[in-house]
Amino acid sequence: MDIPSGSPTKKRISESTIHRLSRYFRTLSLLEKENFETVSSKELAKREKLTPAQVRKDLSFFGSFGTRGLGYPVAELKAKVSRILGIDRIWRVALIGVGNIGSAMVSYKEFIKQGFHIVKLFDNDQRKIGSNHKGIIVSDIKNLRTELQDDRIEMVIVAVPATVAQYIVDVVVKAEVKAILNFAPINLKVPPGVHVRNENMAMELEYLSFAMVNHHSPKGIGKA
Amino acid sequence: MDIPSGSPTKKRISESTIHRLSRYFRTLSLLEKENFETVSSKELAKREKLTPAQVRKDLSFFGSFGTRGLGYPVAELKAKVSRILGIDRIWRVALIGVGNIGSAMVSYKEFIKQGFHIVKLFDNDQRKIGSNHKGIIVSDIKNLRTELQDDRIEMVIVAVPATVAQYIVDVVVKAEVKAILNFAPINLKVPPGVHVRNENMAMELEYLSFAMVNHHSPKGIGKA
DNA sequence: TGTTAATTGTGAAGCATTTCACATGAGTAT
DNA sequence: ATACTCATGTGAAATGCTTCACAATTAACA
Ligand SMILES: NC(=O)c1ccc[n+]([C@@H]2O[C@H](COP(=O)([O-])OP(=O)(O)OC[C@H]3O[C@@H](n4cnc5c(N)ncnc54)[C@H](O)[C@@H]3O)[C@@H](O)[C@H]2O)c1
Ligand SMILES: NC(=O)c1ccc[n+]([C@@H]2O[C@H](COP(=O)([O-])OP(=O)(O)OC[C@H]3O[C@@H](n4cnc5c(N)ncnc54)[C@H](O)[C@@H]3O)[C@@H](O)[C@H]2O)c1
Repeated sequence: MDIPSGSPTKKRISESTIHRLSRYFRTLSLLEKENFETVSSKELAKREKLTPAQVRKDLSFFGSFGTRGLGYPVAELKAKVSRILGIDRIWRVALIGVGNIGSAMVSYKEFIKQGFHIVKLFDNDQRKIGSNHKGIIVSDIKNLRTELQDDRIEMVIVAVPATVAQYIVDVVVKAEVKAILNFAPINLKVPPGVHVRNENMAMELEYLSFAMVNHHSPKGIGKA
Repeated sequence: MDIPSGSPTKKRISESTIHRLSRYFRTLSLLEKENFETVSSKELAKREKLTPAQVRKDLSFFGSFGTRGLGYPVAELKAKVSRILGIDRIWRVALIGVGNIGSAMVSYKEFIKQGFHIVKLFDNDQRKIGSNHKGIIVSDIKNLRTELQDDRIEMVIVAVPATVAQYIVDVVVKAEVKAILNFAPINLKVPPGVHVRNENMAMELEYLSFAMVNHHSPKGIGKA
């Protein structure tokens, strides 16, 4: 009935499962707004273009959240998923490189709703240092290490040119930050225990390009 | 020796393989700059943190590009990979929604180097329509369908608010565009044959969050 | 309170992807 | 020419992920 909380399920959870949990979370938020009390794996699957079995299996890695014959309680499941993802808390995030991408990220209000609080900005451009972006003063990159530590930053977003990204990340690692979202198109080297996710838009365009030249069309589309 | 071009290899190529091809391409460009003539699967694997077998298997789906005992000719392989990905040509791209993210994308010079030419911008904001972004005049969204067709646009980048993204995409689909890079955090509905890739930064932050709370650390990292 | 309808949770089966391991072939040196 | 080395290309094994199928369980209702 209860999951022994002392020894959390030590199965290896796949990257795909985690990504799907993110999607369930988004859909559950929507369902909540639409005043659904419960939702079945079937409905959830339909909205996410998955199979009901996939939904149930994903959730089952973390516990039994549903009621047979009824489905899952929306609000409760949403809370559980947010707990699993670790977004039931506030994360202190710093953004490094207040350029095109960096500015876009700071302006984005959805992150804060999900608990990602960008509380520091860094740049090396004298014209940017000291300026105010959405209420945050841009710090000098020179003080990166000390300020990351003093402000207990837990995650950083790296939006600097590729040429300096590794150098910046080395400092970030020294400041004991363990999570990095990287926009620079390079393979960052970090010690074990430091998590890196890459956001690579060129790669997605290339995927589209591949799909097009292979006209991967699931069923004939071409006109006669 | 030659691949029968009449019946292209009809194996299903996995998404991961395509993404790795993108990475090989980037690394091969680098190797070319470093004046490497040839590269072994071992070296390529080392740079990408993969196994040599993985590299060879990926490439083998498309042909035999290497020389036993020697490795792969860098320049030639790069050309082959770019051919496979379909980036040995120019893609005409339109960007819809010249806001924070949209502006960042237009300013990014690397896309053009890879053959992705952003040649049209659309917005519905009167202050933006008619303005000049990197040499491109922002068009009125009202003319989306006709201008996409008249300008023979092949891909679009959707960077509008989530609330209007589906509506915009419906028009894009009517204009016979078959590839969409979407930044709005929603599940777009498109007919078969239209390719959609989602760029979802919140999802990557959530992945980092999950990794942190599960301190997935491969080997003990914590201090004593 | 018993019967029916619905939907979960989960082993096992079915696929897909990755890794292994080695025969094969190309280049090199003698 | 012949032997030797090196690294590819690829079936086969191993691993991982998704789907199936059904027993178990609950809600609803007669
Ligand atoms: N703009 C895009 O659409 C896009 C797309 C894909 C990838 N990227 C990648 O994202 C990164 C940022 O791109 P961008 O377009 O925002 O570039 P940008 O030049 O607009 O911004 C980079 C910022 O980093 C700052 N910077 C440079 N060196 C620094 C240093 N040593 N320390 C601290 N700050 C420093 C610059 O002052 C600038 O503000 C790049 O690596 C780029 O390749 C950008
Ligand atoms: N900024 C970020 O860091 C970020 C991060 C993740 C996701 N996103 C997503 O990317 C999208 C764009 O975000 P943004 O921050 O650039 O928003 P933004 O508000 O800065 O830009 C949106 C642009 O779309 C235009 N627009 C609105 N309605 C339109 C319509 N009907 N037709 C044409 N244009 C229209 C607006 O005028 C504006 O220029 C959103 O869906 C957002 O959720 C943004």
